[in-house]
This record gives sequence, C-alpha cells and structure tokens, in this order.
Amino acid sequence: MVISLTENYEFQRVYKKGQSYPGRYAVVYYRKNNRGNLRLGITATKKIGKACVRNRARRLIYENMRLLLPTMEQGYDIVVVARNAIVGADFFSLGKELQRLLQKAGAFLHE
RNA sequence: UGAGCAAAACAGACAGUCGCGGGGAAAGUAAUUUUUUACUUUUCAUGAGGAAAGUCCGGGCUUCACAGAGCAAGGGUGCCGGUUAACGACCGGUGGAGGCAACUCUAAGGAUAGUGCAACAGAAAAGAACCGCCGAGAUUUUCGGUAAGGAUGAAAAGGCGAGGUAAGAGCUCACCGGCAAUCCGGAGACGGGUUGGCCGUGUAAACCCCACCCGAAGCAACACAAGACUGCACGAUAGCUUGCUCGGCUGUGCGAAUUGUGGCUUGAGGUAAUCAGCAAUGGUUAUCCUAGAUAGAUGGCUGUCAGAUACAGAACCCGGCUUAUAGUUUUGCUCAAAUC
RNA sequence: GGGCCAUUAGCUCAGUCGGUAGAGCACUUGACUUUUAAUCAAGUUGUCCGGCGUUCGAAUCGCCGAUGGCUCA
Repeated sequence: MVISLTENYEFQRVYKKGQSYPGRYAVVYYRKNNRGNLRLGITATKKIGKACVRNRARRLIYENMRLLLPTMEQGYDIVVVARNAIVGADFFSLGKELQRLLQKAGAFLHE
C-alpha cells in the first residue's frame, strides 16, 4: 500500500525545501517529513501530452516506484515529476534511471 | 487480372504471475440492547472508446424566473414527404453539379416588397448610346430614328436562324430558355402537354421580406447533514443570573469557508428472433444487468501465436454531427482487358 | 464543466460594412565620415493560421478545424 501526496501545499513544500535530482526521463524531489512513513507524489504536467500519454507516464513511474519502495528508508516525501522524454521510454530504462537518482539521494536502506 | 464505388465488423488474443478501483461472500476484532457501523484478512467474479476527444447542435435531470396570451428585440432553421423524445440529425424522393459507370456532392424559399453594392476598364453596370448604320436639313456640323456590328468587362439588355425594313428592332415567325394561364400525373417538391403574350443583369454565406422554432443557467447544477468565522441581526416573547432595572449568558433567525452523504448509473439500455415499412424507424416475444472513481482505478514482467500495434483514457446520462486513426476481414456492385 | 478573444513582413501592430496589403523597428545598398554610430536617400520582405464554400473577385462573408491566451463557478 503506497501512501500518496494529495494536497497542493504538500507538493509545494517538497519542491521548495527538498533536494532535487534531475534525470533524462524524470526529476526526483526528496524531503524528510517527520511522520515516520514514506509518501509518494507523481506529477505529469500538461506539457508532456494529452491525457492518455500522461496516464501512461504516471503508471510507469508508479509501477517502478512500487517495486523499489520496500528497499527504501521510511520517513520521507518523494515527488517524481515526469519530463518530455518519458513519452517513448520503456519500463526498464526508466527503472534504472529512477534507481540511480534515488541512490544519489541516499534513499535506500544501508546496512 | 487490374482500376474503382458503396456498406459493415474488429481495434491484438490466450496462459501464468505481481499490483490497483469499486462490488459480493466468509471469518476475526472493536463499538452497540439488537439492527448496524468501522477496520483487518481470505476468497469470488468484474473494471474505458469507436471516437471516451472537439463542444457544433438536440433532449432528459436540477435550480432560478414566469406561473395566461400576444407583440417587439435577439438568435436559429430554410426544396418535398417521412422518422424521432428532440434536432441544424437520419431515411426516401425532386431539382441542380460531377463521373464512361457503380455512385458521389448539394445552406436548394423570395431579386415585379423596399434599400444598398457592382473596383478597374467601358459611352453606359440599370429605364444605356461613344464609334457606327439610316433619314432629313445644312454644307461639316445640327436634328431625328436605331440597337444588327465594334471596343471594355466577371457580367452588356433573352439565344439562334429566317422574314421584314430607309436602317433596324420579338416588329413577325420556327426551335430553345424563361414568364403567365390552364389540363393531366403525383401525397408533395415537381414532371409532361396545350395556349398566350414576346420578357430590365447579378448579389439575400449584403441589409432585408416570408414561414417555422427558441425563457436562463448548469452535476463544480442541486438536495440533505455538520459547521470554522467566536461573524451579523433580534432579544417585544421563553429560561437562567436578581427583590426590580440595566447588563450578561442560554436561545432564535440569517450569511458562510470547509467537510461528509446523496445526485451516480435500469436506461428514449443491450442481445437474439420475428412482424410492418423501399428505408430511417417502430411493434411484439425471449433473455441479460455490463465501470462509477473523487488528485481520480486497467499497469509491469514472462511465454505462445509469422510479425507488429494507429488514434487515443469514462467523471451526470443519452441521440446526432465534426475531427484523429496502424492494420485486418466480410458482403454487394461498376468499368477495362483476356479466356471459355 | 461552461463562456470569450486572438492569429497579417524577422519583431510590434494598422487595415474588417468585399475591389492591386501598409506603418514603425529590423535588414540590404548608397551618400556623409579616416572608421563606426547617428543622420539622409533608395530598396527588399508576406501561402494575411489551415481547409472547403458563397461571389466576377475574399485578409474581410459563412462553415469545419489548428494553435495560443483570457475568464466564470
């Protein structure tokens, strides 16, 4: 079960105060939230394309994040913003990139 | 075989696995007198389109306005008949345009109700006369007749031929176009004929005239419940404070951010058969229930099919129209060539 | 979910009751200057967002689209 960010102010808080890690397909924002759980927000703006394209981008990100989440540290808010290049991207290259970006952010549990 | 025309259907499928939305069933826990409610777990079936899109029309539903009718304003529609809940949609026809054909396209009422416009060119763009032609005077110009010929233009005063004439002219006649009257066929648009008189252009997707139609706004509508703001008004009436008055509190009414629930999917519904109709469509019978989210659910991976996936994602619901669209399949028909 | 508007030269805009499409800046060339700038003179520049239609003729009128923007709840 993934807890998702809903309100606009929560997104704004992450954009302004969090760390950002840009990639080719997406940008990851990462911030500590003092709640003890892990929350995820996905953004696909109108710039990317029409409704169908945006849905596809959101689903690909969601599925990748779902697989990655169990290995990550609790107590953070994550926002993933899709970029234009995601339109032609396939599942695995997006997954590799997200993994790289999150590693940079130090999101994974380390022994 | 080639080229083409029309009408339809599909929109990757199947298996495994992980995950998501709402729903059913079972079990457990908590609250509760019960009903029931909330949470957790397990399990079962189910879950985007032909355009879900654009928002160009029409309707249901809801609120507001009017609760009688007419007129005006504004907007729309515009050959005829039918279908429909309704429509600017659809079907069948008529006229017109295109194509050898199958067939396709068609905003197609009125220009003798009125007003406007028709650049440049041209004598003249609507009651026409520059050159010309003819006649008369006069002697190089005037008067009259004329609209065949010339030139301009997108468009030039019905077309074309014959008769006729001073020259000409629907002046007369034949054919054609158009108009009027009338007869026949048709439900009608209209088609066919007869007779008459010979007829001042185009534009109404210019204003307009005629006929018909239209109250406004939208599910973020709206209904119910709670209700911050310590909001505004009342406090004449009820209660408390008190012996009484003032005051205060409770209270009553109103506005209202916001939250929750309903609206929300059984409907002008789908499928099949049959009957009526050329068809759109309608009737009857049987049968089925098939998303309902609220930051918004359909995705990932693996395998098989020869290979590959276009345009694209429901948000109150229907009927159309328009636009985007890879590829596959079916049916009927036309033309050309060849063979029998 | 509705409503409204715009699109014209490289840029910013005129032209909108149909009749050969313009201004400023920019650009090019020439003059002036030792040179540049400024100034002066001359010149170039358009699928009038796309398609179809009405008309003799369309940037202008009608219809269907595209893109961009504004706005209401």
